Amino acid sequence: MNHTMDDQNLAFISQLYPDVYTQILPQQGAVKPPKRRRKKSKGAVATGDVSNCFFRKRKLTDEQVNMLEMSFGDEHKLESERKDRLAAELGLDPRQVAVWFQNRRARWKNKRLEEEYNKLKNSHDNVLGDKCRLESELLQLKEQLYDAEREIQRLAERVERGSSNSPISSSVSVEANETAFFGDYNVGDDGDDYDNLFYPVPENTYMDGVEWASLYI
DNA sequence: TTGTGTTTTACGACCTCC
DNA sequence: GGAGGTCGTAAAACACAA
Repeated sequence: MNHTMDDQNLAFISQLYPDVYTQILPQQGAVKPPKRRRKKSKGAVATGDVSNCFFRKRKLTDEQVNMLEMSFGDEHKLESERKDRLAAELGLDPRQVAVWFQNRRARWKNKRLEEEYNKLKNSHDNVLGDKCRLESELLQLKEQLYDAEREIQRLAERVERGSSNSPISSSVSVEANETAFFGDYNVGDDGDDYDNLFYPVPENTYMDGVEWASLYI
């Protein structure tokens, strides 16, 4: 077999053109080699093993990367015609161009996912902020409601005290004793009991609740 | 200098489409 | 069935703090 000889020649070539021959790969159209297991060749470079050194990975040059980036910017997919053209222009193996595009697509996808994640996180944070604000608003409103109820209760008690000295309002005092809150009055379905809820007000005299209450505070 | 984390290059396995 | 895609990962290259 002249395999070793070929390897040595290829290694020599790869050393002569390090920017071009980063790795010896099967050329397109050549007989497809059997699937290789992953090479565990960490020591190849360090040991200076000539038969392995041309397998070492080389970074693409800036120019190559720029060209590939431009091409990727135009179109993320790589048809075989474009792949061959790029490979020829850049002095790379078509397989390298294909691999570069695969990796570039993966990076692009990761970046896109990261951006989407950040967007979702921001909107989640905003919703949390809104929730927090609404909860504190609710708390304030509950406090206001509580104060209002206390105030109403206090007024009711004052009314009650006032009415106990007033003979004309005995019916109201009875109702007030049954409930602590105006809104809780039980009135008959026909509304007849409303007659007993209010102090007598002169005919044709308009008076709202506040005015009415102020008379007795 | 060296240990360690990140990025880049390359590959195998598997999947889809024509 | 082959070409080309994704996904997961190995390993080289690189960056950088200690």
